[in-house]
Amino acid sequence: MHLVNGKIGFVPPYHHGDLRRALLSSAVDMITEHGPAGVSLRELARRAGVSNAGPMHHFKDKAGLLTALAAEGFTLLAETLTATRERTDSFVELGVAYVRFAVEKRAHFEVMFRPDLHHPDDPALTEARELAGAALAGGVEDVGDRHTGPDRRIAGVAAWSLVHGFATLWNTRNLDPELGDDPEELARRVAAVLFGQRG
Amino acid sequence: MHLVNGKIGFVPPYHHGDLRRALLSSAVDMITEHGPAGVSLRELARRAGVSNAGPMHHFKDKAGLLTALAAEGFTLLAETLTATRERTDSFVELGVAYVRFAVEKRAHFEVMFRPDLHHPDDPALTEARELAGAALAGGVEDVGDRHTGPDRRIAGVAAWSLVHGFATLWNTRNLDPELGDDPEELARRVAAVLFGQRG
DNA sequence: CCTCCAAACTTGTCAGTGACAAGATTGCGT
DNA sequence: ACGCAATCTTGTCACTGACAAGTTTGGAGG
Repeated sequence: MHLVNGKIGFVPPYHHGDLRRALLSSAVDMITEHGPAGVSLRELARRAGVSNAGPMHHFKDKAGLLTALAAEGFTLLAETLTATRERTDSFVELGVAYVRFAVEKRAHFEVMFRPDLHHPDDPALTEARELAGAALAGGVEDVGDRHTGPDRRIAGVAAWSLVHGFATLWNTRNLDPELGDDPEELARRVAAVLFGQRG
Repeated sequence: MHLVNGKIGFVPPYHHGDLRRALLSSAVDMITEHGPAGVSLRELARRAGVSNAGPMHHFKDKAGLLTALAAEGFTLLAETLTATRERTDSFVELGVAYVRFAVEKRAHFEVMFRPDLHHPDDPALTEARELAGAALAGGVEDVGDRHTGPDRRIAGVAAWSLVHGFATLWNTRNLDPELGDDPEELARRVAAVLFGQRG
């Protein structure tokens, strides 16, 4: 039996060490388990071994938490996309990379495109989003050269819509199970429909 | 001053008349205002002028409510799509109809593709979903005739992904505002990228 | 016309939640 | 050694979804 601060028993240190990271990481777990709505600040605090309102100092809101997660997600996506572009200049592969990200980092992905869950004008989020947008748009330009002027932008929207729609439908299990269980391989074939033999 | 049932004052009728419809309709309003998470059974009851647990008799759950709404949505979508196919055999127009539905019936659309909000094996929902799926797949076949065998299915997935992704990105305001404010016209141009001059 | 039953609603209650205010504790710079 | 700012705690509020048990109603069958 210990005497600590005049009280009996174990008294945890007042400071957690790296609460912020711990919270973000636990939030990812909770989202993959129960979706973004299933994130509870209290449960989060519980998992981190911290009191109810502990998290609120790092993210003043629940929306603050999810905003931070979305920003992290856009940063990761940007890294993935630029890495892919350095490896190959095939748009299909860029699309596959987008889908792979959506599937592997599903928790992040689910939060990234839901502005209703964000603090919309958070600077970190905006910056990260623009970074990712640039990485994607740049890759599409490489392949859009059969289109001119405004058509190039439209082609970009089409490409984005295609991979985003596919990723969404896959993640929400809305695609026919007969199509197989390998999202990457399927994504490759689907993306090829848009860009054909051009790559 | 009235004497009703031995009590003084106004006593509302015990039976609402058409609570179920009123609830579904109010739910649509609440979703368009605050998203699916912003639906509260109590607020719903309040708007219908009914007690807290009133709704629970019609939809035993919150999930039950949203399931019914999703089923209604799939039915509406199926009607829209088949009506479009009778009007024209252009796939682009079918895609535009899909997008128009997603934008006009946004509340329904947001709920339809989120199985985490449903009672997954509800028969009414399953049936309605299959109906809509058939209407969409049938339309894609009309245009997929340059592909053979399994490729036709892949083309269908690509088409669905494209319009679904576009609708999602549009609704979540993730598309560049410079692209204009007319989703239908934009959707037409985007869909044309996939199916070119073929229609 | 009566009776009774199932459907439609109410009342009361419970645990869990997000948000906030005010206080306690810590470490760091000076 | 001091004090300040960042970090975490405690206590509280209004709100929510879910359920159990009771009340009312319309209508079907006698």
